This record gives sequence, C-alpha cells and structure tokens, in this order.
Amino acid sequence: MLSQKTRYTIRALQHLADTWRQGPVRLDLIAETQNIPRKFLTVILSEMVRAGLVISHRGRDGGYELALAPVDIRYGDIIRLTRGSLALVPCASRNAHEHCNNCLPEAECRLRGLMLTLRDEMAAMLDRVTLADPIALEPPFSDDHEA
Amino acid sequence: MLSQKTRYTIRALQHLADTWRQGPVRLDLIAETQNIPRKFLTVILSEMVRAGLVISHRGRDGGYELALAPVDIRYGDIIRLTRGSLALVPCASRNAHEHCNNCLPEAECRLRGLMLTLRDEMAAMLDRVTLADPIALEPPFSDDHEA
DNA sequence: CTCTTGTCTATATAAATGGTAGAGATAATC
DNA sequence: GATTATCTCTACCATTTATATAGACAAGAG
Repeated sequence: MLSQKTRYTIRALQHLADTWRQGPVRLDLIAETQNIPRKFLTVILSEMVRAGLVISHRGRDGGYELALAPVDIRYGDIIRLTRGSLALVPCASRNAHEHCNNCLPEAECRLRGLMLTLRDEMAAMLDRVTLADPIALEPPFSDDHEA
Repeated sequence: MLSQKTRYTIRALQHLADTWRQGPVRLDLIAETQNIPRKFLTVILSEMVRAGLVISHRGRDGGYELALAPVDIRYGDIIRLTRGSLALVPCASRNAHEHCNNCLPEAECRLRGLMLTLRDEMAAMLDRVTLADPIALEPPFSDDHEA
C-alpha cells in the first residue's frame, strides 16, 4: 500500500501541475481543494521543496509551484522519493536495495526473483506516466484470469 | 511493501509446493529450512489451514501439505489472501474495495485511476505464475526509461 | 497412555503512521 | 520599519500495525 502521506504528496503535486505557470499556490488553497490536513501538508510540501521538486515563495503572495515542468515529473519518481522504492520487498529494489531479514540467500530466493520482475513491470508503467499526462479515471477491467 | 508475514507465508507455501506429494512436512522442518521464526510460523500455517490452502495432520508423523496442487495456487491468490488486496490504495482494489480517507470523490480521482491500471497489470502478472512454475532468480533489467 | 505434533487465545514489544504545536524566518506592502 | 501573510523547522504525541512469543489445549500414532 501507498501510505497516506504518499497519496497526499501525489495529489498535492497534481494540483501544482494543474496550475503550472499560473504563479505560486498557497498551502491553504491546496489543503482545501485537495482535502488534505493543513498541518500535515506543511510537512509534505517542505519535504518536496528539500527534494527539489517544488519551489516555495515566502511572505505575502507566496506559495508553491513545481520546480520542473509537469511533463518532467514521472509518477515513478514521486513514489521513489516518498517511499524509497517501487519494489514490494526491500531486496527487490533496484534503487534502494536492502537485504531482507530471516530470508534465504538472495541468489536462490524465488520470492525475490518474482518481485524483481514485478518491480520492473511496475516501474515501466509508472515511469511512462507524468504529471502532464491525462489519466483514465475508470480503466477497463478485463478479468481474464478469473474466467 | 509486502509484510514480513506475507513473505513468510509465500516461502512456506513454496516449501510445501516443492515437497508436494511427499507426505506431511513438520512445522519445525519448514521453520528451519526457510529461516522463519517457529512460533510465528504456527500462526501463519494455522491461518493457511483455515483459509483452505493447506491441510494439517496432527500427532506423530503429522505436519502440513498443500490442499491443492501447486499449479492451482497463483501468487496473486496468496497475496490477496494475506494482504486482502493487490492494489496499492484501498480504493483501487477490485476484490476488497474501500474508500480512502481525506480523498477526492473517487469518480474524479486521478490517483485512483492510475492505481487501478497498475493493479490490473500487477494482477495479470501475479495470476500468471503459480507455485508450480519455475521463477527466474535474476530477471534481466533493461532500464529503458532512464536512458 | 504417552509422545509428538498442530491449535488457539492472549499478550508483549517495537516500529511506523498520521497528525499537531508552536516558535521562527522571510517577503511584500503600507 | 511595522505589520501582515506566508512558508520552515524541530519536536512531539497518539494510535495503529507489525512482529513475535507464551502457554494451555487438542488429537492422532504406536
């Protein structure tokens, strides 16, 4: 699962993508329209600033804006940033590899093999879509395997 | 991430798949060869019995064995069982849908749209592989998107 | 009837998650 | 240069979840 924080992060960045090049957006406005707890959002946006994804402006008429064009921010990047990794197990991460506890040697772990393959598929998909792309709200569901 | 418990579950089931039709396997043997805390494994295997995936035999010469042929147990099924859902957000689950907190209306949530698509891709992959299938331990990694 | 093995319920502990508080820094405007 | 609007930062807290263990109990084989 994505943590609530990651979900808030993504929606906040989507908001900034939607208002790209319209000047800074106040935190309170994002919090209200995106339905995110105000204080929590301060933490989230500050982290995005430190990460270089967002630029902030203080004082009157201040607010936030994206540091990059929406087309240059991939969903995969956002998740890697907030979550550390796309993989479903630490030992299957390409960017932030960690050994699992109480595991078999990695070289012979089938679970790891499977999760590496899955991670690569997930990465391919999440790195194909950027904050500038339209997203199908109700993708068609063909339940092949159950049939 | 998959919880440690889910990972233990998968490895325990793999062990039983590997010894399929060789009679019951004692819990202690699984715990030792799979490197899983003994007491924790009792909880895990009991749940698998209750879920109908594993059959247990008590008393002398007892132990565990799969209730189904390995070819009939898909990784997707195991993860759905232990984790409730394959999706990365509750509102994108096809089998165990739940509304998210502090979210936008689902019908207009792009994060949900994206996560539904991702869920379907993950499901397609995880439901294609069963406990009987060989698994590549080191799948080739083509880092296309970074290039 | 005893030994071996699984079952079940209750806890214990630790870590992560989600969220808040509040003093401080900075920029624009009057 | 005072005032006001805004973001920044560190610390903190409460709750939940994850991980694991304890220990009494049930049942099957010989």
